[in-house]
Amino acid sequence: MSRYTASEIESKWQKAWEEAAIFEAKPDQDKPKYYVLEMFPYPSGKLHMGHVRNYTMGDVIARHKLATGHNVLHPMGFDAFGMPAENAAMASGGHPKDWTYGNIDTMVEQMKPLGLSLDWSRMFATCDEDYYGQQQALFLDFLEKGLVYRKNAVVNWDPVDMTVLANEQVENGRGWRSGALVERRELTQWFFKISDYSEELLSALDGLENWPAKVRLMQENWIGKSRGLQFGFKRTDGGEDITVYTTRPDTLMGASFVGISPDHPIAKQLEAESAEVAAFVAECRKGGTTEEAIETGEKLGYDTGIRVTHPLDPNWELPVWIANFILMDYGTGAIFACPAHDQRDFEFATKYDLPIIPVFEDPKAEGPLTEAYVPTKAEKVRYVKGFAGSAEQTGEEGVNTAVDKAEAEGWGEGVAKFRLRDWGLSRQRYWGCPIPVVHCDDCGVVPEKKENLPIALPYDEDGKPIDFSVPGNPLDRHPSWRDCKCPNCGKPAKRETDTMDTFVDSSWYFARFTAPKAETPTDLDAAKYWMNVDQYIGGIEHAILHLLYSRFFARAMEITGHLPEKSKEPFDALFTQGMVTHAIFENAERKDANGRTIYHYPAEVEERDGGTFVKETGEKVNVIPSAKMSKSKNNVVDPLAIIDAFGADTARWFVLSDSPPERDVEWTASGAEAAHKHLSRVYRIAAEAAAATGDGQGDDELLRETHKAIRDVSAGVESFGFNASIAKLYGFTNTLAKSKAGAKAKQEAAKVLAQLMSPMTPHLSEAMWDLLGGEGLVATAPWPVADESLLVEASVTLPIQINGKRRGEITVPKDMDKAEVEKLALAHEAVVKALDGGQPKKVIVVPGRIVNVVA
RNA sequence: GCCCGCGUGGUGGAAUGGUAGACACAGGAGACUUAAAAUCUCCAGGCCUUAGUGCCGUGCCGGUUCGAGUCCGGCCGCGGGUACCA
Repeated sequence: MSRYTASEIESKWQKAWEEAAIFEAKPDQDKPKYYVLEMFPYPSGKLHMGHVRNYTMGDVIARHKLATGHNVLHPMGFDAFGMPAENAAMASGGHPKDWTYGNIDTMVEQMKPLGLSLDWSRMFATCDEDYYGQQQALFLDFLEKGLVYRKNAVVNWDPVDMTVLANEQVENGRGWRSGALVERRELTQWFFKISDYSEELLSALDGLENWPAKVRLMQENWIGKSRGLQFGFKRTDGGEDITVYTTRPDTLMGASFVGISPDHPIAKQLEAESAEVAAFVAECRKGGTTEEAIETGEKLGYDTGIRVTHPLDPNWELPVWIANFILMDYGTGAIFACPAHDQRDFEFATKYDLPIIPVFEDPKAEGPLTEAYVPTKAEKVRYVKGFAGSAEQTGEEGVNTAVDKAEAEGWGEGVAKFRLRDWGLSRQRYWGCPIPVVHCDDCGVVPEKKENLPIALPYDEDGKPIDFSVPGNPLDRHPSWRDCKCPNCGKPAKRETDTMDTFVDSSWYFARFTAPKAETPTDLDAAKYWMNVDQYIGGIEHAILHLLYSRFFARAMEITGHLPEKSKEPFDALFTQGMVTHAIFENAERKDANGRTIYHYPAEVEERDGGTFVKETGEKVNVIPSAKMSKSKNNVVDPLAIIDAFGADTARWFVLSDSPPERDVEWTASGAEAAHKHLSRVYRIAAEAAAATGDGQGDDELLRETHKAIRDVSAGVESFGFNASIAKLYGFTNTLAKSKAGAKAKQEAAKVLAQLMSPMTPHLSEAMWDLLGGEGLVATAPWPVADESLLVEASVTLPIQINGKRRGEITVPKDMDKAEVEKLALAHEAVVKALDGGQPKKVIVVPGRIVNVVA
């Protein structure tokens, strides 16, 4: 009998699929279309287990849909712009383009053996001139519709390297290469007007029923709609009013001071006038630009000397402070602080000795405040300085009362604000899509003409490869690329040297897949046929930015005529898989030459003497469990080793089994071998069934078990319960192995087993199908349907509980009525004993489930 | 800091508010074999000098319920996001 040899089977059937071209997607009006998409990878050059898990899940869906009669689009590409390529060029020479395309070749080579049902003919990379040229065309169309504009924004600035840093390049407030303290600096940059769509992006979330609730909630919080009061504080020096926005106007009588952002116009004016203010503002601008850095950094304040009057009491003066934790981007960049009811204001007031005036009290509590009292808006509190007398109100009611009063008296108005800021897309980098505009001394900022697209990245500089060892953006110092003619007046002009955020690249690739070679960004007919993405699969780490930006882009593309109306929400269903995690191994004894932590690969370390050590040097290693697999942390497991040893089906089976798809999975090497053993066993069982002859017993029972397996495995596949499907397949395999049924019955059951396994282990299933005389390819054979009449059970076993604890069980006919079941239960030995002749207080009978006797 | 998620045996995990630990990994015992590998069968949450089907048990504390891993409140721990990583 032939043995299971994965390498032979897998190459044989991959070739068969390719020859039959069954995964090439062509529009077909006679079949329902199904577009399944996994988030495309960054071409790091190394396929890791997270990729394998992600693509295998998508492949299970795609293959199941193919078998259930759908016309499936299942494409793959690469999110190929971005900093790692430039970092690599800086670290070890070479060119980002060569590095990236080399990695893409490597990754395609690593992916092909997995046997994914991908339409490779549609593959592209976002760094293809063809792709980013179309992206430039989109940019120009957006510009024309007013969806793009320029304004100032802050970036992380490294004063030693004289370059902009990404947040990840800022470590503890210092530049990762230079070690210099990072500053916030303002540059003029391009922005997408995503904030115009705040309300729509928020309300449309309700329609995304097949998205995880947690992703919708995360986006809702991110968009951050709030209702509040906007009003002006009058300056005692006669200057222009300071407009503030507050979500808690009910605390206005507890106001202690007015705070403005260091980037507020008043602060900027003072900065120009006073060296002291300039020094303070400069201090505020030290540190990174991330929300986290600003929130967790030390709270700093500076009393400007400006005084304002309280809107409800002209004799009440409040000081105006510049505070480093106030963001210019949110609200009006100015607040009033009520330290009694805001923890941050409380700390600030305590530090700078400002008054703390309670507005309301906890109806249940007493004593002076030692920290801010911050009840939720739904909680009832007793107002002592509110707007509705001393009534007990919820915060919500208090806010409404305050807004009503302000509007009635005409000194303020209720407004809605959003946390969502416009999307800054400018990056001061080389390896990205050039922003297709020209700066002309006479005409200003001029869009490139579409016929001049693509504005391609220059590969050389004066005939030599671009030098990435010099700090700064190579495009900035590339005269022959930078110098151009104004598309408007024809005079000498200069190109924009900023490139686009890589999130732009990934915000429309799903649309490009529907017509990857079109000479416009999309082909509307193809988009109408294939869109929307029926099932999108990717990591939860993309829950906010990528998915929100794509939703915005789909709307912008609809407005500019590149997508149909129905594609405003481009992803009908979303599934967020968990991450594949793995322990990190940190060298505990030394750092690298730049003082940074050294991370070791799993293969480089060993466990001994109760510790973990580097094999070669014997250095001690700190083990940090369950961290996201990340290239920079060197905790990436190589799936190719498993494929080499056991074959792709084993790797696929293994990543789907055990862990539920939405949960993180900690990678451990053990288990892959066991998966392989199981697949070998399945192959052997199929081979035995194929060779079997004669009659047996229990054909009907095997048939019933087969149909149960069809029902349960199908349900698992349809609901992303792949681990549940696999558990059922184990069970069904055991049943088949032990069955005494006749040859014909066993062969039919084994064929069903091959079909049910085919989305997960497609090669093995083809081999089994072939062995058992199945017609054609199992990949295209119609998916089996469970016969309901075979699934009905005649009797059911009910547990009997006494006071909620299991004390026995009874087996009764499935349809026995409740009274009859109760009678039987009360006659049960354990119940009789427990009642000891008395009457039960209560008997609960849940048909088909349980009986609980309360004694 | 803020937002989101997760926490069940030695391990991965199962369980529409209804028998906690399905299915598997690692482990143990046995069968087959000259032997090994492979394969097959069985055992397996913890506790106890009472081995009962007894008590305890789903991160911790409390609540709702006839009944809570599941729902609610409060903690603790871990992970993700935090707008220039992708």
